[in-house]
Amino acid sequence: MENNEERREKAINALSKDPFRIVKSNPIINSKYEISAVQAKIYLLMISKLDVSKPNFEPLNFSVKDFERLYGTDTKAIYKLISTEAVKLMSKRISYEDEHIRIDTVLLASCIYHKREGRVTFELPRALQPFLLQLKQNFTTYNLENILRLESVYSIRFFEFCKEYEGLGKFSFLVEDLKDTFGIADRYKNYFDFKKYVVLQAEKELKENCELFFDFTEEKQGKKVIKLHFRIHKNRKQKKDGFDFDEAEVIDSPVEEIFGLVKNFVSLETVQGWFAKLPEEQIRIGVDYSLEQNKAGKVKDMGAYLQKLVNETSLWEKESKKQQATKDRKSKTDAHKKVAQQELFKERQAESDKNEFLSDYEQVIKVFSLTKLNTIENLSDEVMESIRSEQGMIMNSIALSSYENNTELSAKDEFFFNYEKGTTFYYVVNSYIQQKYSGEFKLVKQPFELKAKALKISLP
DNA sequence: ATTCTCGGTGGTGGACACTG
DNA sequence: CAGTGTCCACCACCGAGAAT
Repeated sequence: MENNEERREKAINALSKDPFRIVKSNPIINSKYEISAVQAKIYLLMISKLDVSKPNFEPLNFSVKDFERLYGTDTKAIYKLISTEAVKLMSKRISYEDEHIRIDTVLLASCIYHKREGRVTFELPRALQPFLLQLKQNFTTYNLENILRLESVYSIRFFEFCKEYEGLGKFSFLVEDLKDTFGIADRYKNYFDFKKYVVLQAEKELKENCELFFDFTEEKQGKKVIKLHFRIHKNRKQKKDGFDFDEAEVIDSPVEEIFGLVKNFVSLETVQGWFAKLPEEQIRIGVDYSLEQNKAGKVKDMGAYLQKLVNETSLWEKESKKQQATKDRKSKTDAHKKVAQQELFKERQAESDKNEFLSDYEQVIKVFSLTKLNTIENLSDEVMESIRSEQGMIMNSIALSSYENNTELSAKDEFFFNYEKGTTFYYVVNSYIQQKYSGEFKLVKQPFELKAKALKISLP
């Protein structure tokens, strides 16, 4: 007979491990900590590898390659990056307080570096366990992909807020509280700086990269901005499925976009004319420059000025030469990053497919078991008796020991109450049903076996 | 008078090139 | 290949003027 422990393990894994998914309790999202974007990404990669079904943290093993793929730089740099950033993470304090509890801990408990193996083992502090494992309520999940291309750590945190309050569609913060939560209470004494580098920056990055983004309004007390009200929006640019980085994601056509900027000065036909004969980049540079000059009050006839500047090749050449060197360097690393991320996601996608398949299979098993259970006359007596009679089976005794007698329920309801808890009892009962109706179960299992073979996994 | 806005500036750290 | 220098972008801050 198949090993029950193994079977339980696999089933739980199938249900709980989505390789892209970050699961965080809301208190940890709202708690105070200050961290850099690189550190946040390393940390979130760690969290995405957690098996959230386990009651305790287990050491998290990473190959340096995991990070290499993520960052797209060479191995040497990654070694240095991980060791320095992990050390910093170990000194980063995180604190949370509500009416019941106050917790102070660090983000990372230990980092063991296996020399010449290209392997790192991380351990998270125990105090964080209740916030990251076996979460039943008050938690937020999101896809790692959303935050990978965010440059600012505040963007990552804003995205988490958007996810947390997605259901409400909005959220608010006192400016001081927000700064406090980000661990920057003593910085940005100038409100506009905070707005510029924290809020507006995050607004921009989320809009460009995430499935959710926000806009916000300011609430003033006198002249002072004291509170910010955020509204959450679903992004039209959101990716459909998977992680196709190459797919073009254009909201407006370039013609519409440029026309939107200059519609007060020239006609749509004029803009279309530009696009027919000039490179897009030249048009953009000319328009940007003209708008700047106009804003500075240096232009008398904006229509004529636009025509002149957009058609001005030298302006474009000058500007593009200036930008080229920077662009080249940036695109080189960006391309490298992109390829690396694609690889990582492909790999994780395969892993996700497997888990989805196992999860489907688990669902079918449950339906099969429930259908059969409902046909058994004296359910409780028959099944419980059989579980009890299997002397020496560890799983059976665990199942029985966790069985809760509830005097308010009928025997049958009590049975289903314990079954639905999804603990060991659930797996033992399923196993009983599968044996009792082994002929039928074989037929149910058959179609899955083929696909399991293709995915190179064995069915529980 | 207070607070916001915005251009300007210095510090910092990463990427890259150069050198021994 | 490690160490050093240079460049550049970004961040945080500052101060003058605008707005209220």
